This record gives sequence, C-alpha cells and structure tokens, in this order.
Amino acid sequence: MTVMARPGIPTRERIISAANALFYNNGIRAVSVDAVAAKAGVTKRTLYYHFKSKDDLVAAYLAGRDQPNLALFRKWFSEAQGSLPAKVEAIFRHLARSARHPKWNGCGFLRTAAELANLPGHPAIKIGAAHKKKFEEWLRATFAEEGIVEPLRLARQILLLLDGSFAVVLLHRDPSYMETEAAHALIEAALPVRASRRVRAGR
Amino acid sequence: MTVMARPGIPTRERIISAANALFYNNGIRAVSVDAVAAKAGVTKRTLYYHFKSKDDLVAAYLAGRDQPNLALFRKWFSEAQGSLPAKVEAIFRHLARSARHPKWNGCGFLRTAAELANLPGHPAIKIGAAHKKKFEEWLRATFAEEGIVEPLRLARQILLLLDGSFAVVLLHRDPSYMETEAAHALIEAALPVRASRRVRAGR
DNA sequence: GTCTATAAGCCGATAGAC
DNA sequence: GTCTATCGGCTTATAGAC
Repeated sequence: MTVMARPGIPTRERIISAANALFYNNGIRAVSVDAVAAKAGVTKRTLYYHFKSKDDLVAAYLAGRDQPNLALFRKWFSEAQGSLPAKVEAIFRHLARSARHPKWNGCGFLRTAAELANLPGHPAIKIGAAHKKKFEEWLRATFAEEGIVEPLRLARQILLLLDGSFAVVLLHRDPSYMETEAAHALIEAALPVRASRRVRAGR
Repeated sequence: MTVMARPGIPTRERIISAANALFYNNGIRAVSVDAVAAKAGVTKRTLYYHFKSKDDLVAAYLAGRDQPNLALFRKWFSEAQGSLPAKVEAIFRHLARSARHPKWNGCGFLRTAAELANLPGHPAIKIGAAHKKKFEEWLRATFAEEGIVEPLRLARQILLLLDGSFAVVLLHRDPSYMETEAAHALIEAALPVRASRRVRAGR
C-alpha cells in the first residue's frame, strides 16, 4: 500500500484521492478506513478530523467523480464526426476502449448503488442518482435541439443502454457488448421521418 | 432474526434459503456467516460442514436463483399476447411490476458481480455470467425462429436494455424506466422489411 | 451431522496529548 | 490538525465432543 505523501496537496484532497483508488478498485465494504488512511499517508484520527464517518467519506469519493465523468462524455460526443447517431455511438466506442484497460471496473456510481442497495437513503446513492440525472438531462437537451419528437423518452432509452453496458461488460469482462450499435438503431428509429431511410436488411 | 426451523426440509436447503434472503436483501459482504447460520437455525459449525467457505455459500446462493429466474422470463414471454416486440416488451412490463414491490432490490447476479468486481474469477461471478449467457442464448434462438437477420446482435441489444433496467431502476427506485418501450423499438428496427412499417411520428 | 467454544485478527470510531 | 494508543464488537474459520 503506497503512501501518497505529496505535501503540496491539501490533506483532505489526498484522502479523497486515496479513497477513490481503493473504493473504485475494491468496493466500499471491502475497504477499511484504516486502508484509506494508510494509502493517504495520514493516521486514522486525521481522516476522522476531515470526515465525520465512513459514509461521509464514501459520499465524497463519488462527488469527486461527478464532474470529471460528465465532462468526459460531453468531450467524446462533441469531438466525434458525423450525424447524431454517430456522435452518440462514439460515446459507447470510447467506453469500450476504456473498458479494455486492465484496471477498469465498471461505473463507480452503479457499483456503489448495487452494494449499498439495503440503504436506500444513503448519501452516496443520492449523489449517484443526481449524477445520472445530469447525464440524462444533457442527453435530453441535446436530442431536443436535434428535433427529436420525444427527447426525454429517447434520453432514457440511451441511458438504459449505457448503464446496461457497464453492468454486462463488468460481468462478462467483454467490451464487445458496447459495440452492438444499439444506440445508433434507437436514435435512427426516433429521428423525424424526413431523415434518410437507409437500407436495413443489408447488414 | 427469525429462525427458519422447518424440520422437513434438509439442512443444506434451509441454509441456502436463509442465504438467499439475507444476501439478496443486504449484499454479500454486509452479511456474516453467523447471520446466515442463525437465520437457518443451525450453528456455524454445521454451516461449515455443508459449505467449505463463505465464497462457496455465495456461489450456492446464486446457483439457486438460476433456473427459477430463467423460467420466469420464459413464462412472461410465452403467456403474452401479440407480436414478437409485444411479447418481449411484456418481460419489461412484468419486471416493472416486480420492481414496485418494497423488497425488490435489483438483479442478484449483477449486484454480486458489482460487489465482487475486485475478484474477477470468483465462483459466484462465473455462475452469474453463465446465467446471463443462458438468457442471451434463449433470446437469440427465439429471434432466429422469428426470422431476425442478426439474432445474436439483437439478443445482446435487448440484454443491455434488461440489465440497464435493473441498474437504473435500482439507483433511482423508479420502475418507470422499464416502460420506455426501448425493446419494442429495437426489435421493430431489426424486423425483416416485409413486416408492417407503422406510423412513427404519431406518438 | 450437529453441538459448544474459541482462535486470531480486523472493524469503525474515539480519547487525550501536543 | 496531526499524532499515539486503544476500545468494544464483529469477522471467517476451526478444534474437539458426542
């Protein structure tokens, strides 16, 4: 367990960074407060000075992943070339690439919600739910701008595919599930009628 | 913690039944072997006579859910009226009804895989992966019979929606995500061209 | 096959010094 | 704000009797 003694960075940030690495890799209940303190290079007493409980620390771990994660999805979308279906499909393609990294372990928000399913009001679950709502709302607004008739319905359908991809790829350890082009098919089906009606039996 | 002292049922079955209730409701690492033994009405020593470790017990818990779960999906499909898309959509409708029960806690296979993501070769994860593969294969065969051009691709797309539904509904505690009719749209998009091309902008 | 008893260690959280 | 030291309880797993 490497000590992350980087004096330039505030103690609280070092603790969150250590918590992020350990909780994401190993899960919540598998990681002790002792282990987080050791990895951050502080004593447990110091950790409890900055966070009032382990639950509080878990919430801070997920809160730290919220904005970076959303920014990454928006970046993948906006940098992609082509039509709307192609740009959304690009998110899944980039995700599959991430999932091939040996340290990839699915979605931290979904895994935490799954592990703490017996504690529905847990602060970490609320942060996860808010994160997914922000993503859904960004998708809805994007689809609305493109003239989709029911943008919220389509946003929720894509969300099911995204979170299903996290779950299935984590279970099978097979990123090819993210390359079934389901998002592409759903978006084309929702496109206004004037859009190109492509050949369908051909592939 | 109710003692499940039902003398007619073999000890091993009583232990698995207790493990099922506790692990599904609370998660794996949140439940001690002590608690399972107490709920089954046996001592810990007896439990370790029937199962060589907690990991072994967790695997038995999931193995016990495999066939009943698959049978339920097949029943929901076969008893539904109407076209192929309608019959698959019926699975999601029934699932949403299950999810409204207060004791519903998502998919036991996916939650276990999420919690034990740091142990990729764990026997329980293998059982979960095999379970989902059986479901995928049943879907593929069903679609092949219906003349779908790429039945495996469509089966995997539907699987993403199903497991995404488990994940999202567990996070938000909102079963309406299972009623976005995404499966219906994907299957219709994959149907042979001769099939009815319905009005699309109308709803 | 089931019991009592316990090993050996880790858990989250806290007291009090500086 | 960070340290040393420790509490009481819970963890998986095992020993040996019957």
